[in-house]
Amino acid sequence: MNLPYHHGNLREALLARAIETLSEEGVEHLSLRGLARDLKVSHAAPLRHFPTKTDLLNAIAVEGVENLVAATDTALAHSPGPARLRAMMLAYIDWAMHNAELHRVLRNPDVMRHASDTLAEMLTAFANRQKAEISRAQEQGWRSDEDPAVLFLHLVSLTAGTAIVMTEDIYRDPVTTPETQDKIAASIDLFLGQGN
Amino acid sequence: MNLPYHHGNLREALLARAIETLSEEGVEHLSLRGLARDLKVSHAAPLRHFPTKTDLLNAIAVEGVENLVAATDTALAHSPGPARLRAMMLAYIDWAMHNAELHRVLRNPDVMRHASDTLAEMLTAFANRQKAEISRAQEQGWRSDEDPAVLFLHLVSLTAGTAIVMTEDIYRDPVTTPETQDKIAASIDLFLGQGN
DNA sequence: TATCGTATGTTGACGGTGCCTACATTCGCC
DNA sequence: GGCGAATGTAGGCACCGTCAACATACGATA
Repeated sequence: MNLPYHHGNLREALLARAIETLSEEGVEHLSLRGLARDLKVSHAAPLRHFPTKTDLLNAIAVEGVENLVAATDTALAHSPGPARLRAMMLAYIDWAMHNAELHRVLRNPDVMRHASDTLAEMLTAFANRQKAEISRAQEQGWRSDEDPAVLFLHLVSLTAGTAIVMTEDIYRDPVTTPETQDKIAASIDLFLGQGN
Repeated sequence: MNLPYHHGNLREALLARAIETLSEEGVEHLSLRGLARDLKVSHAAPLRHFPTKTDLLNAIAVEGVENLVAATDTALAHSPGPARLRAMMLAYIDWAMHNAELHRVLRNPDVMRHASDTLAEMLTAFANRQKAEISRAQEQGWRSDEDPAVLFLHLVSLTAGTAIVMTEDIYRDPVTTPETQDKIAASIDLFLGQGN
């Protein structure tokens, strides 16, 4: 049983294996040659699909955002009016905590420096969605006298910040208690539960 | 004019040049051999002072935290009672925006994975300081019925989150307006200006 | 069905990296 | 003044990303 000259769907296999490796060893130990080795393919084969390591990370980022958007979708689909903002924020945090390495790739400076148009568009679409939910909530009386731009900055900072605090070691509280999820929800409610 | 065999204070020179390079080109383009080249020293000389690249990043992180603590000190020194929390949070954000690459090094997973005791102690000391300020504010009536742990999580998430949102490209708002500083302060006040 | 351009994969090379070992020089202390 | 420890050098190893030259397979077109 010798391998065929052509892999068949090397691009997808690379992406899948890359995401796998990512969550096992982190982005620092991700290498094109290592992936090639894993997939029993020559060391330069990946370059046919991702001319540059940054291109691979970019494609991973696209999958990550798709994933995040999907999580947001289902969270919003099951949430009635007043709870939508909370559901959206908790969905982000939950996704980021379960996909910490993907979230890290999104924040990788090199990725955004050479971001594809697709990725950039997905990100602004996601931001617009958050803004839409904010204005919807404001129309229903929540913090209706507040500057929407300030609310947007606050919401993004708080969600991303909470996700990062929960996944990056520097912020890890030495006295971590078991009821972390409750604390997260309570923290979010400090923002959501008032000002209407 | 031939160079002396011994550099004299290579360790300090390495740290200084590393931090310089860091803010110019980012952590991805920082290399021990590159530093050695810059300082006209053999490629393996840096290893005498930092046996591993991670050790160098660790030392940089220590300098970064010292820097951050100093910024917090002066901010708190000039702030009367009620404004202390605000001053502390804005000092963090301001420092992080002016030292984005240092802030990134702090968040580097490898750095914390092999953090020196010194670094770990500095970080918990800093966290304890934030907690002390929170309880001081609570004693003076601010959100006095709230769980201190929740307030701490919220404060850290919001400050770190805002700093990251302002410095990482993924979060960069396509419709950025000039009055960013005002928005930051207003966002912080959404947390601080209520609940007492 | 034969052909030919293109997509995909292979091989080998180049310069870069972190890190190791063996050796050289200088410093500081007895 | 001498000697051990601290510091620097030289060379090499294995890995990395990337490039160029070459090989094979696929798919459309004649």
